[in-house]
Amino acid sequence: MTTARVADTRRVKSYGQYCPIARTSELLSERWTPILIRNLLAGCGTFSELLAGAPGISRALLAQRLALLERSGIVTATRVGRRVRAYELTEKGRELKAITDSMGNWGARWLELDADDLDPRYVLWATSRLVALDALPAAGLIIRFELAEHPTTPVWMVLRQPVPEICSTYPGNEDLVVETDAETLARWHLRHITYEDAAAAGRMTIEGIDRVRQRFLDALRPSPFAGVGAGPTRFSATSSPSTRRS
Amino acid sequence: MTTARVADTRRVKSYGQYCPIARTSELLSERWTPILIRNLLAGCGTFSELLAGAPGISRALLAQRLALLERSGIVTATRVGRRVRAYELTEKGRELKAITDSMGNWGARWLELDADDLDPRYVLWATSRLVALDALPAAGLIIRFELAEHPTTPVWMVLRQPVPEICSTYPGNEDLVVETDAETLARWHLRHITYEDAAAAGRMTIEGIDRVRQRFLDALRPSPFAGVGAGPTRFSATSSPSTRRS
DNA sequence: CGGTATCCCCCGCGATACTG
DNA sequence: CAGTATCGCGGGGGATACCG
Repeated sequence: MTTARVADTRRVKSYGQYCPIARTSELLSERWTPILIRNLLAGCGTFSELLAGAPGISRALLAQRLALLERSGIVTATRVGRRVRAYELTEKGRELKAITDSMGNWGARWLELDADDLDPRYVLWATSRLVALDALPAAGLIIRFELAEHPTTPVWMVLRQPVPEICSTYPGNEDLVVETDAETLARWHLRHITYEDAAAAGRMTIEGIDRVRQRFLDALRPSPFAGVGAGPTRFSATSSPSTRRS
Repeated sequence: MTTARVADTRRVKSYGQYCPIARTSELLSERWTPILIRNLLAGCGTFSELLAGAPGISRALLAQRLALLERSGIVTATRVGRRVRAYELTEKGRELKAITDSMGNWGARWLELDADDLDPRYVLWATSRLVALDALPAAGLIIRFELAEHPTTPVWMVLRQPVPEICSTYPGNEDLVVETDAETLARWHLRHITYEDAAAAGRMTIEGIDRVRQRFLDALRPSPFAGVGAGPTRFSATSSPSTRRS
């Protein structure tokens, strides 16, 4: 009774195999779960952060997955005062890092980068997450991104403690303007290319005060799996975003 | 044209994320794929072997998965003469072992053994796969298994080169008769319990010539993930199979 | 902000039958 | 044996609206 728990005690269809690989894969095979684990390991702690780091997931499904992870003892949800929650991995959850690490290394070594994998929303989010905020000016940094994928709709990245954010409305004075495309950003993170090569190829420009730009470039760390595979230095697309002028 | 490839160029719904963890998880999230990878790593080489090692998968789906793995460069299918195929992992496929290993270790360390995970078909198959065939008498061994789950239908295990097999029809002279249940076998493989403890608890009996039984016990290796977690030595079920007499 | 509640579509996959 | 072909359903999950 008492607002009967309708659904949600559902478990993914079991393989019926006691093998630890089989049982673990049941957990990690659920859609979005590996993404959420990765983001929790990367320090995401609130519902909103997890939502932003998994573009395309619905609120309903995110809540459902978090409930499952909590029931599984992988995550703890702490109610701070009233309503505000923070999610944190348990030891059981943190030890999943060995799995995501091996998956990342294998993927970086063996998988090609497909056009389907370049959702600009995620690329921008990942970019913001790769910035060492404490290596920036104390006031933070506001950067306008203009991606070739969306020529008409710029996006702003607000790099400020405690958590960077992406927004589509002008948030205030811009320190830098970056013009590029999703593939270039991704390959930059993965260290398939350097900023200099991308700039020389006309695939990325960063406008702003030289010192500020340098500060940003210095603060942007590579992806944890950068340099694992010998990624191609050639681009797959043919058009250059630099042919477009804003 | 030419018997148009109807379906099958389907790719699992992408996350749209260039992150290597995300891309790898797309591959390994497909149902049965981790199971097949595990069995290929364990030396399964033919369609039939893979079918037997994944009880519940349909022929159609197995063929589809193998085609996908072949297209992905994880497996090579060699046509020997006409029609007979053998599957083998490529280097790309073999390197997936780091992932399945970490999954197995985590699962053994952190997951409870659920009743849903004790499909007798898989437990028996796994048992046969854990036997070092070259540690047996040259003629091999035939063992009848009587599991508490199926009191009326015995199953025979034919332990013989090149590949052990499970069959439900009398295959010839039995060397041993094992009476137990699926959970006991699973926990035995995982080294949650010893044979002696299981026997003392009345959960497992092996009838036959002493020397032959000892030969079998010596040839049965533990699961690769045995002893990782401190699994419980207590059983979950309450009834003992030894109360039943054949 | 941090979730629920509902609806409904789609397709993954299990079942079954057929083939060379 | 080693697959193909076809059908039908179940439910996972995306979309949308609502709530405290």
